[in-house]
Amino acid sequence: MGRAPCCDKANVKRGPWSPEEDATLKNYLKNHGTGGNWITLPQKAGLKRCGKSCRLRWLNYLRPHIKHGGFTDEEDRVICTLYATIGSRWSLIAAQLQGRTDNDVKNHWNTKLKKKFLAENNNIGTNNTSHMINNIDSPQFSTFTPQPQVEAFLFDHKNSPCYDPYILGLDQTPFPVPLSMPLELDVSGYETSMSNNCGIIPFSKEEKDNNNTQQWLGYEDGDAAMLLDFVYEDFLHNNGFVSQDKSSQIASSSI
DNA sequence: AAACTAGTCAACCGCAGTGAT
DNA sequence: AATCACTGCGGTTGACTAGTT
Repeated sequence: MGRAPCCDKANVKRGPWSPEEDATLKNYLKNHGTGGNWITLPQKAGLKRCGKSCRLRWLNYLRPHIKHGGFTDEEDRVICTLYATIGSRWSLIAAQLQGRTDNDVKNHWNTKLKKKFLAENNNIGTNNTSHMINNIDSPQFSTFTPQPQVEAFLFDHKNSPCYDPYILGLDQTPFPVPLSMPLELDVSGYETSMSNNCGIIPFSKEEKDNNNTQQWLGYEDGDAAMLLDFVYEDFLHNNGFVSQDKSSQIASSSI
């Protein structure tokens, strides 16, 4: 027996999204979140679209902080380096680029970078762009370890509305964290927790161990990591590191 | 101006993975 | 263990646009 289709293809609209559909989806997600189920979302939101289509539209275009086009040389370099290392793992590559989606990175690669990359790999070391794939140990790939001033910044801003999960494009329906759930996050050595759907409360492993984590609300690892990224970016911004490239930022922030 | 070609990118498709039952 | 429902991902398609002949 085959899998049931995710939607009735005869009764769903396909093709480009209209501004009205975008507004409907955006508005629904703003007020209700995904409810943890994309399949039933279009019906609830009053959209004649497949749930997968809604999800894709939101993730790739409607979500806040999404950048389109205008890839920088640094972003190109990161893409080429990672492609040389892990291949076409677009979601992983996109995760290294703030505001980029896997689809965007994939399109950029297929239309612009592929030829360049292949040409270079036939000619490594003989031209001036082979640096694109030889920088895997550069600081930007190092794990960022929070320092005391970052820690202070996080606590100072723990209730800031600028970290509202909706604005950051995170799912608005955090789930209760079961006691058994390991909350380890590699990104910074901190775990994150959301309070009242607004703001970020970082807490140390010791704190976590001393608390009943059932009372905390959690996010998927990827979302929490993204949240930390935003907080970290803001920390750098507030401390005057924004004009430098990311590797320099990290070096400069070794406080 | 029309026809053709190449490039771009939004959207779709289908499979793999995962969690629930 | 098997099945189902759903999500996430990478590959691919096709509509659209810009450039060329």
